[in-house]
Amino acid sequence: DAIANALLDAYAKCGQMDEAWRVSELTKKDSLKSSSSMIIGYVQHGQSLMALGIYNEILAKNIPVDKVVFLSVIKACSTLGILRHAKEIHDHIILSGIDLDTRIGSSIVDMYSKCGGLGEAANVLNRLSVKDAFCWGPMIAGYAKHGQWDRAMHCLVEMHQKGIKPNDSIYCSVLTACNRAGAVPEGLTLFNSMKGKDDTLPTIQHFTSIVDLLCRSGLMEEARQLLTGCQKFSD
RNA sequence: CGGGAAGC
Repeated sequence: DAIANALLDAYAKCGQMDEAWRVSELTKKDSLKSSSSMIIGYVQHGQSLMALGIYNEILAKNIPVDKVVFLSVIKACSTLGILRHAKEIHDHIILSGIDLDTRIGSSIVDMYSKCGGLGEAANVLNRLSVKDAFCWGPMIAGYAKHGQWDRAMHCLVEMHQKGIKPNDSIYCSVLTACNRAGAVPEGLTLFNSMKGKDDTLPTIQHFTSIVDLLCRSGLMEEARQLLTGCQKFSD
């Protein structure tokens, strides 16, 4: 039975959904495990509507949904980007009474963020009792995408206040936010604060971003100096 | 070994 589920999961991840279906006929017992595998499979291969279909089947059978199924459905909604669906799933999660740990919580923030519901995302984030960098990440990325770099920066400040260390990806998001806004001083300050505050070493991606920002603003010389200070990256 | 984020 464990083998059947592993096989189904493998087929789903390879996008062989017809084969996955065939295996699922054999594993009715672990329907939640096989369902979440199917949902993830559809999502990863651009068929999120099919994924929602599986979720609806579970609902129709009145089977209690567990965390992992919710997580996979959340992912489906994130890729669809339809706010109405996102709210619906969020309601289901609240009604189900499962506790919002950082994994489910960060996924809900991500879902709202990707559906353009930045206000909803912020609400969810605020109400999480435990937040890690994975919860702030999608919020910051959402602000970045919508040109609200000041809010993205504010999130960083809040993270520091709460003692949560931002990671590479988060700095990357905020830097690209500055990039879009042409916010040179803010971008530079941020870039320099990476080492000092969090002893996070800037990766090649951060260098690319800050150099891009400087060049777009016509500050070729500053960009050149940054690069010569870091010959390690030949790109 | 059914589960979470960014840029390019």
